[in-house]
Amino acid sequence: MKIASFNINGIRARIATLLRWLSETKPDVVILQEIKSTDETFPKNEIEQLGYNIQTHGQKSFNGVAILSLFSIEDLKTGLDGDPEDLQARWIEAEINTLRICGLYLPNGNPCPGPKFDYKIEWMNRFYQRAVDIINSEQPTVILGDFNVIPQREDAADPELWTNDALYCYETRSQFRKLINLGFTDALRALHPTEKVFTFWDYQKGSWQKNNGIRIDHILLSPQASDRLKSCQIDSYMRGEDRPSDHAPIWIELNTDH
DNA sequence: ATGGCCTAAATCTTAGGA
Repeated sequence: MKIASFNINGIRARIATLLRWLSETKPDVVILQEIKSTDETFPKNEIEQLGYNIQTHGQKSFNGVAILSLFSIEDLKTGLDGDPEDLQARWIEAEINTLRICGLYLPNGNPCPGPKFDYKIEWMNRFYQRAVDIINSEQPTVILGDFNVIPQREDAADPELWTNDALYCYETRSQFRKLINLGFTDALRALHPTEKVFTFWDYQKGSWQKNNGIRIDHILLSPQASDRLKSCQIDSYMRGEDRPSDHAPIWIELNTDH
């Protein structure tokens, strides 16, 4: 079973790219982030023609997440508990082929410090509460998406550039480490412990050409899902296509449960 | 030279991204 995450940076600007990638790589499940679309304006038809079921959690202009799945999508939930005032569309989860699959678009948090950074940390606290429940459930669970977290020095081409940034500062990395310490496995690092690999390259300053990237899109596995991990790859070539997203897709393959 | 972009929405610029 192949499960992917792709920050698409505007679904309507990227639909042709997405359809080509889906046809070529045939993931079973995809979590999209930054669809920048409401549920009404999401281009469902073209994607459905490739056999995908679709659930979206969108808003106008910004943010927004979606699930595409060749399997049926059951028990859909959107949004994190803990703050009824928070209307930003950043969390979607469902039951798919006996797995729980959680997709997220974690707040950027810049500038740091400031109210946006406070929102990021509060969001991560609410995410942590959900993660505790997931661990306690003992259900095989995959949590994937754009975390806006550079976990370690080796996850940036030039870590010095990020020292005081909301993606890399101590408090952000501590919050991410807390999730790992609950028992989640970082799929990429489990299989590629020291490779310099990235999922994001800024549109500016020739970052792609210089390979000045960062690894901020992650796939976390609960213990029961981690036991089934077969492969994890980043489709970096997608960043070199015409009119690319600034993120590349990351995906895993899980062995079928027996 | 120490810059260089992109999307969506509402205009002919701005907010937001990372």
